[in-house]
Amino acid sequence: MNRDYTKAVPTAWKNISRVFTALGDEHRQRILLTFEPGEHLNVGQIVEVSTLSRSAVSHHLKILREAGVLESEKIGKEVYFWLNKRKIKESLVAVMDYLKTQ
Amino acid sequence: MNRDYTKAVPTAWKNISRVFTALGDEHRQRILLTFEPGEHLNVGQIVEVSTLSRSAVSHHLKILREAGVLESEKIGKEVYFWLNKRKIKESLVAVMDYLKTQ
DNA sequence: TTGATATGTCGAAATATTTGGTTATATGGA
DNA sequence: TCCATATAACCAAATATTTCGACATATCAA
Repeated sequence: MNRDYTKAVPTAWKNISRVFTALGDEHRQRILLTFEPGEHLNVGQIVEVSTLSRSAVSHHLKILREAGVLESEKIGKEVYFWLNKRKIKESLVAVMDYLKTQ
Repeated sequence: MNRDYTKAVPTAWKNISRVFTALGDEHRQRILLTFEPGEHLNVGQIVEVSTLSRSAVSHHLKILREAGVLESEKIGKEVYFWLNKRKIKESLVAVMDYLKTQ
């Protein structure tokens, strides 16, 4: 039994924690699945296909961005979002690596 | 822009949703990291290294078991838990596969 | 059968998250 | 500059999750 993690969890796991929280919500999954390969979408487009209000979508986009799952850039009046594949992959690989030691 | 997932998310994603929710909580991460390779731990042992009450630990173990991340078996008075590596891997691979299409 | 032990379940309080209306800020066009 | 638009930030209500003590159940041993 490993007692190292009684009080805290390694930094690496804290970072990926947010990614998993982000991926664990169905509304946020829908948002992610809206992106077609390589596509950049602005907030209005995402709101358009969502059943949620603009501010709720904005909240979920913030969580996804802070988790690093999405990246964003403001172009003119609009803010465009796109998938950060590398970041998602990193988190998945971290857990894969843990499983390999098990 | 993919509009297929406006209202719902594919069944496959619903299943992995619970896995990611399970992995997204720090207390549950601690529990998972307590397991040494191939180890089976009973509830009392997990409570012993936890900062939470027995019923809070029990709650998290239930979430982990329902997500399929842990499996359990009652032996005598004790219930032993262990990692379901296959299940975790399946969920990770599902997202990896999605990323490959992106 | 009685008692001790291990775990699960229930219920209520504490806490956190989600939601959507309102307000603030930034941008670009008239 | 003034106005319309896009988005973010703020706030309070609604909802969900977490927590823990108390109680219930199961198992085993005396």
